[in-house]
Amino acid sequence: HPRYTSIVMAKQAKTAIIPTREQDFPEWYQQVIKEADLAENSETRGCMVIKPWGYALWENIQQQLDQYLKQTGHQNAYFPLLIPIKHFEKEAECAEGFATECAVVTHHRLEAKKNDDGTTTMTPAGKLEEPYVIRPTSETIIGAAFARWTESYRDLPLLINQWANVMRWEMRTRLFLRTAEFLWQEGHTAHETKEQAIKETALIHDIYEEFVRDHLAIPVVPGEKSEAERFPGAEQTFTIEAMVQDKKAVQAGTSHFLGQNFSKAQDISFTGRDNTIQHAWTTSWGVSTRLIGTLIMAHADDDGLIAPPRIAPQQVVIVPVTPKEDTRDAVIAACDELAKELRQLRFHGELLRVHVDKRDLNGGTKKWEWVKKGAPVRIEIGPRDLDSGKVCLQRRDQAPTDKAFVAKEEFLGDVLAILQQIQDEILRRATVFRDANIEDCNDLDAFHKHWSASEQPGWLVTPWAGTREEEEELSKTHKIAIRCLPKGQQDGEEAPCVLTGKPTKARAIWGRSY
RNA sequence: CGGGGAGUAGCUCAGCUUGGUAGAGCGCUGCGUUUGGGACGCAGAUGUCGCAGGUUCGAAUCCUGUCUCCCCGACCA
Repeated sequence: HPRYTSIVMAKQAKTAIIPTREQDFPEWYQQVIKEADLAENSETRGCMVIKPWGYALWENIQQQLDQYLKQTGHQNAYFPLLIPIKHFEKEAECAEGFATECAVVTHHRLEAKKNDDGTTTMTPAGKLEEPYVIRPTSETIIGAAFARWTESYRDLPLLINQWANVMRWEMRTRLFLRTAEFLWQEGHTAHETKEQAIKETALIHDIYEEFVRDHLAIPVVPGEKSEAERFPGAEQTFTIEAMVQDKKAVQAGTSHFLGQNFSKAQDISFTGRDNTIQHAWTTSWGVSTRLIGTLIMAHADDDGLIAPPRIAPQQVVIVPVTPKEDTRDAVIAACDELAKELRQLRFHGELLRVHVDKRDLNGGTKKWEWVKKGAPVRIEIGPRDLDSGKVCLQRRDQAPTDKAFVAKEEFLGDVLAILQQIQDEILRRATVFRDANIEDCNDLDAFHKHWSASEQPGWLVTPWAGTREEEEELSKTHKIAIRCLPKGQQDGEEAPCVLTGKPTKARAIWGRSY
């Protein structure tokens, strides 16, 4: 990046990503995505092309989270992309929440017109009697199906998940973090009792927290959203909030208790045990490709992405070093042999993902590509190693210059432990960072002062008993929001609310967000 | 919708004020030297200068119209 080159030169610093996080965080984020070859902007406004290395991250997230959902009794299903507009008229609150960002399909045909200059103009034709909305979320159409499927309490619970794309016509987009079209899973469940639905919401909230922590190595703060930040139509929204390296918050997943609001609007009713007609209690919950954006912002450094081993597209990348033609075949054979042995090992139950990079490129070029892509373990094997029986081991949680020559057999014995060490280490770093940037605040002056700091401020935990209006006023003033009312901190010691002074046992976490 | 900016090679952009054969860097292809910290030399390929009109002997350059994109706001459950 020409703007930053001179700065870097002056400092004698050499980083793979220019600018660095410190110089320009948003630009750094975009460069990491580009250099790691994760995704690019497409010609379709606000939409991205997810490239193989980025899509593999999503596939691994998908596959691993899917296990959690299936093991807790959920089943996958698929519903249409296009939703009849009448569904949006039934459930006013949720529909209004999304109304301003809905893409609408109004025609079902194109008419070709030949122009004089030989070109063709396509015009929409065949206007639909009733337009379709491209799903911004599927509550309405899944609710309609639930209404058909639910007759007796014996039909409940319905525990449905779908992996799908949705579209929200956002004003401003950012790769992975907010795109007009994105991939996600959306769970929708219906239950006989309120207690069961609340339990489901909490179960998913816990699964999200555990999954993101143990698989993506991102420590989150779980909690409940305040009224102002709640999903429209929900009675309660639970969230996991991640802190990324510029100390902003990312809402990484949400689980909603919808009460009977949706079931009443859509008539999801059943005959109960007491032979009366009742409305079901419903939930919905989701995580999206935003997790990948969160992952980048949480873990990547000035040399590019650091992929947590559990979801890394390739966990071990082997780079043959072939300076001489006469040893080339032997070196490549040794690399293939090592890859073959590694691929028989299992990391968290999955066969190891191992790649041998045989491209005819400069060794340094290849090495730095894999650094930027964040492959957890890099192995170099050259002619010298053939004789010594060693391999050159490099880890993405260590400096790119760090290397260790270890016996091949030793490496084969240690590789699973090394991958787990890397997984643990990046979680540890992210946890230290998060905890260093959350502080308690009981004083209103200090609270105001905190948000006007020149450096991006971290999060504040305050006693809170304010109203929705009071929260929104504070939010507007400082461009902040209550990220959540953190779990396990809502029934603590009584303290005066930071704004109103009213005694409260509840705490709120405040921060700036993406 | 308000304010600002930009459309020229795959990418980033110069050239436009003052009209005269279409340019650079990176990337790409080939050959050679290289390869364990991001290589180098030589040779080569690549364009409807967003689109449509106009002025002119001649337009990337001047004029008019039009489309698109980007940035700052508003928006983002």
